[in-house]
Amino acid sequence: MFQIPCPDFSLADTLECGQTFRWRRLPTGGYAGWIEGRTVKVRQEGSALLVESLDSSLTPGRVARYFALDLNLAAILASIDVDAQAHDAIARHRGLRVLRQDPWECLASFICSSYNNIARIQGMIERLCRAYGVSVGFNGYQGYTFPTAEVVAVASERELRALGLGFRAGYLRSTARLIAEGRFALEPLRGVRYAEAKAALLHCEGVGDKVADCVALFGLEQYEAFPIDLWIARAMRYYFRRQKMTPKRLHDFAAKHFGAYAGYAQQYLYHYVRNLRRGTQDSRLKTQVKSSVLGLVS
DNA sequence: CGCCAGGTGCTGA
DNA sequence: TCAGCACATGGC
Repeated sequence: MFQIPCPDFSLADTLECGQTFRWRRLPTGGYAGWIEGRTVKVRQEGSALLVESLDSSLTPGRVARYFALDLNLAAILASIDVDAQAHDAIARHRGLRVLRQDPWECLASFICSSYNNIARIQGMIERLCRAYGVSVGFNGYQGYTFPTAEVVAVASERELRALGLGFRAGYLRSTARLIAEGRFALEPLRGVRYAEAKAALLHCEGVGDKVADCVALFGLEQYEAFPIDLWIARAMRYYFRRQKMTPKRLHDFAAKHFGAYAGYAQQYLYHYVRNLRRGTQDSRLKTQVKSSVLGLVS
């Protein structure tokens, strides 16, 4: 057990904003999950992060890196605090940080995310880990590591479908083989320009615009990436009340409007609009707030 | 019990 | 370039 300083940080917003699928909230208020393949429990006490792991190789430095605590969040948020909606999102979820996740786990997870809901994505990934990962026990918590691309690559599509992956089974298998056979490498994409990283990701089957941006942002430190899903498209109606906007035009706008950390803006907006429904008790007010933000009220 | 979900690939204009 | 469509599934 050790603790590290975490100024300007919200563990709950960071782990529950939909960027990661393998953390579970504990009755104690903390979370159990994984960092760089090590199982771990974390809990926030003010501006300190309490970390519990049996694996001594999980150093404070690795944990701080995973949670991106080295980045100057105040500066990032100042750069994207450029309109009223972004301002509200930041005010509501301040401390949310974009994690530095393992790019392969990120890629596989978001291939599974297409045309799907978060609850089921979590279940699918859990079954994938149970079937192909390595069992690890720790202090009353037991789980399975995320399987390597090499292991997933040798699974049959039928076996993957049996885990409930549906039509994504073929995509995942195809992409796993690409990596396992050395025809595609993720790690080098961390150091190249955003456009180049995205173009490379698009060669994977099951990876389109949205998934490529998620992997670039959550796994490759490409903070310009701006994943556009259904919820963000709704949020963007705030800027374009009635115009028809293609995803390409939304991307161009986001890049110009939010700048180098557009990905942070995306994540704050995504978390913000999704939580508007549970934000207030009064359902009438709730509907008003939601409609207003989504640009549905004339 | 219908509706919906962090979309993608394919086809045809 | 872009609209239209099929694709599997289970949580809510």
